Order: sequence, then structure tokens, then C-alpha cells
Amino acid sequence: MAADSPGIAFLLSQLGAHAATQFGARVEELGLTPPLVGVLRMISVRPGLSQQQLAGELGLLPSKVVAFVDDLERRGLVTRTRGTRDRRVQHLALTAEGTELLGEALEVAARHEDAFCLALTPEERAQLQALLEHLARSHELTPGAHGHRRMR
Amino acid sequence: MAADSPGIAFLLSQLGAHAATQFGARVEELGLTPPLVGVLRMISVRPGLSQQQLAGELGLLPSKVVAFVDDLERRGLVTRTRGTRDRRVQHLALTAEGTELLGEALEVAARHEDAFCLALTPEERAQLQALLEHLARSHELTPGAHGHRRMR
DNA sequence: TATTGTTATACTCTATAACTATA
DNA sequence: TATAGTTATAGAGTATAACAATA
Repeated sequence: MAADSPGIAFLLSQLGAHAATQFGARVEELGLTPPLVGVLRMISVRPGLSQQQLAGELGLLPSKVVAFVDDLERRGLVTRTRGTRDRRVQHLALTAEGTELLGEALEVAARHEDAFCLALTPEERAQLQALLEHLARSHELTPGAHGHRRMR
Repeated sequence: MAADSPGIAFLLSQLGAHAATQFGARVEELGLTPPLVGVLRMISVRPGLSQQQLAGELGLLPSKVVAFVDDLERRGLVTRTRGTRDRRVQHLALTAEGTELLGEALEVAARHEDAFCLALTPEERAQLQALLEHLARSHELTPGAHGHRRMR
């Protein structure tokens, strides 16, 4: 049974794709993409981290990190600083503009969240949030990263 | 607020991506991909439909449908039949093997569903299903198609 | 010799548009 | 002229591996 009516797994992947697409459209107005927002957020939370650490935390390829940071640096949103102890590493930090833009992106995210859940009552919303967190924990999904994890 | 703790939209896109990836890995053993399962299912539900209709229902590009059907036909899972009234259209149908394989894929989907929701009690599972259906309806997502919808 | 970041390349995926055969 | 299906091509995105600087 449970084969013809959608099922939770299918609904999740359908709703999740929809949520991601919609969020992407919303942050596009800031010149950002969902992964770039994740990068900014991670640098904000752990300023001074290296590109390797960033790649590890977010499950990104190092070469992809280079491209992202190139972009963000060119736009004056993040800075690269060579390590003094180990001159191979690049320490990342947000500029004032980067912090400002991340703030706007987080506001967009909050408005996106509200708009997406508009059909739910506050009680349903809290219920759904709890169930999803439960499910995410059971699959050992970390709150930070997503979508970028490579496999095989 | 609601910016630092994940939020429903983010959890959905994270869990949804995870569910889709896992399902993809599971049907890979049958030589299928999630979109191919969707194609088989649609042909099963509406046998004799044309490639254009299939593209319309699933939100696929016509050229993509050609590639999919080429693949499935070569493997003896579906048949193409020229229309008699209008000889431009190709009517699609499942072979016995196609029906058989779709059945196996749906079993895999059911087992995937159970495994994915293992951490939930039957009550939580029913609750979550209802909430997700509610949310999906509010976003006017059709039960059939997903992930393939093109935009802009 | 190993590691950080970088560059170059190859590979897949997708979308667009040209083409044919029918209408 | 318009449409169904097909083919060819170009573009984006992603992964792999070669490379330079430093350890």
C-alpha cells in the first residue's frame, strides 16, 4: 500500500524543491543564490575560518569554494587574509557590506518562511516544525549544510 | 526572528533533497531514476497518451521525453505506436516487462517511505502526512509531477 | 612528501533551436 | 502555416585531476 497516494517522502521532496526554488528567486534580487547565502552565514558564524574548513562544513568541493569566494571578494563582501603561521591558508571574514547583505538575506529568509507557511495556523506551524526537526535528527542532518553534500 | 534556528522552509528543502537522493539510490538498482519512475507511472495511469501529453503532464521538455522514451523502448519497457488518425503522434504504452518493473519500483518506493519515516510513530506519521498535504494544496502542487517544472 | 588553494579540463545535464514528416 | 516528434548544438553546472606555493 501507500503507493498511489503521494506519501511523505514524495511530498517532502516536492515541497522542498518548491521551497528552495522560491527562496532562490527571492534572494536573486540581492544578487545571491541559496549556496552563497550559506557561505556568508558560515563565515559570519565562524569568522577567520579557512577555505578548506568552509568546504568541509558545507560539503562543498574546494574548487567550488574558490569560485564562490572569488565572486564574493570581487564584490567586496568578504576578505581573504593569508595565515601568518601557515601562509598556505586563506582566512575568510565578512566586510561591513557583507554583514549588511547577509542581514538582508536573513530578512528575506524570514519573510520567505512566513509566506511559505501562510496556510498554516500557528499551532500547525509549530507542530510541523517539531515533526520535521524530529525527522531531520533521525537522519542525522546537520542544521548548517544541505544540498551540497557529495557522495560515492 | 526565526532566522537562526532552521525554519520549516529550510528543513523541507533539506529533508526533501535527502529523500530524493535516497530514493534515487534505491531505484538505481532497478536501472531507473526518479524521473523515469514518474514516466512509467504516468504511462501506466494513462496508457496510449502521446509524448506531448506526457511532457505536459510531467512538465518535461519534449526533447527530454524523446531521450527517456528512447531509453525505455530500447529496454523493452514501453512501446511507441504511430497514431492512425494523426500519424505524427506516438502513443505510449507499457509492455508486460514495463508493468512488472514499475511494480517493483513502487514496492521500492513503499519500502523507502517506511524506512524514511522509521523514527515517527504511526500517529506522528499521519499528522505529518496531513500537514504536508495541506501545505502542498496551498501551493497548488499537483500530486503527479515534480522537480521537472521549468520556469522563466 | 603532504597540504592549501588554484587552475584547467572533462563530463554531465539542460535548454534552445533547427529539421522532418505529417497535417 | 502549424504541430509532433526528432536531432544537433550550445550553455550551465559539476566533478576530476594537474599545478604552484608552502609546510
